[in-house]
Amino acid sequence: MHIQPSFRARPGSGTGVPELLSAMQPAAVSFHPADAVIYAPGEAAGPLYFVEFGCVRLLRVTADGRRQISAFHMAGEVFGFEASGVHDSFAESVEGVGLRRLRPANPDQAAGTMLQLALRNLARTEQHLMVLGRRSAGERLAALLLDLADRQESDGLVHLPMQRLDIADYLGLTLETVSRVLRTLKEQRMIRLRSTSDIEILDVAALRALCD
Amino acid sequence: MHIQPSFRARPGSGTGVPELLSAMQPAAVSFHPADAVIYAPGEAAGPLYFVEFGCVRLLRVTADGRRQISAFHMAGEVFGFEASGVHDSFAESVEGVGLRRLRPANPDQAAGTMLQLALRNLARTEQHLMVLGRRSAGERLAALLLDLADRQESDGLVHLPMQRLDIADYLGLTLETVSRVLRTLKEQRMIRLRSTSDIEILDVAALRALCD
DNA sequence: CGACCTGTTGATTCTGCTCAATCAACGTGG
DNA sequence: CCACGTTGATTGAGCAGAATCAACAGGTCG
Repeated sequence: MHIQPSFRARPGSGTGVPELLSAMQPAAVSFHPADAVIYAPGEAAGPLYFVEFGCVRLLRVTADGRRQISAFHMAGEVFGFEASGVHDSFAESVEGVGLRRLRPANPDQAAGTMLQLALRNLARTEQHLMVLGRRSAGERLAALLLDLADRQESDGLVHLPMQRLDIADYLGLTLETVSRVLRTLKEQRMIRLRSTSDIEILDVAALRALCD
Repeated sequence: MHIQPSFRARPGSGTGVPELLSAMQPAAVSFHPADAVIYAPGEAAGPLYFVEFGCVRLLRVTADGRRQISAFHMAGEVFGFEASGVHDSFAESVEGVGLRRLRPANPDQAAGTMLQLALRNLARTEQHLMVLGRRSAGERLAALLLDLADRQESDGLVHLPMQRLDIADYLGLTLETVSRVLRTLKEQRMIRLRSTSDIEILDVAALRALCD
């Protein structure tokens, strides 16, 4: 894993990402091994982060230890937005991850692209609210698998970079339930488990029917 | 209810709202009676909306009719952000509501303030993810009551502009559960129900302990 | 090999949902 | 003024889905 000097166009990440970066003084790629803390609540916010490769999780923890992952960010995406000057969440690497800090030279000039990126994250988060508030366990897993399939341009093969506990904490479930639901989806011939972290989607229509 | 020519400073709405408005060509106040649709999914997005008075709900509905309210917006707040050019949610009035359309003359110039407002909504939504994903029914109600108490500057008296079904669809519960939990909080002497829509907070510390 | 970590599976419990009845507040019309 | 219908809120009984507690399997690494 080493520094990649150019920005790669990423599938499924929408438009406008490459061009925005030139205006935002991207720093060199920094590497973070798995489960490293990139920032923590209370730390000063400011620079954004562009994911060069790997996967990052954003999460909050309650006083009694319950975790909620608000988002995973994959290659080509940008995170680190905060309304106040201080981070509210943890950002941690899921697997080894390469990041570029973005430090806009002229904040006013970059505000337009930052707004676009922030709105994309807002839309994703609002969508996730529906999943957590109104979806059954099976529907939640289906939504995650389709979302990942969409963000990777895999034809029918989805890679899960995160492990079961992270999936559970993202979907508001327990890891046991995640495991059981995956088995159920498998028994219904909707998916096939190549390995614990590689899932083959056998029936996209059926999965899509589960989440609308 | 009639047009109010000046912008009122609102408690709990944070900073920067009044000054932003002058840069955004606010239109005259339009009035919407209760349960009116302000915009619907599929409609072209563009202008933002400033809430002059009243309360608005943002919501999505699944194919089989399950509702999830992603946010309530009260006087002094701004909503209507969309990543694409098209709305994903319904915006509806909860009670009679007065709105001003904001149509930035120069989008680049307004991007900075729009970014601030969007980030505020993003932070709120991420916070709500934790509530829906990891909180019990009692904790969810406590969080809502404290949030409303904070946004109104009521000392101990919270007004609920929305009815039980809306509360339930915001918190990912059923209206029966909302009713039952309110009774439990009442029996525990944490709140008192002046009427169905006016709640007196008797023990802030206890409520706060429920949500951290 | 054995310790450890992750994931799977099973048995049981419990929180919140579903279905349903009741109640209070309100408006309308006889 | 009162009978009636409507709407929102409350309460109860039974149920279901997911959590909890617990055991076990497979892989990896020392």
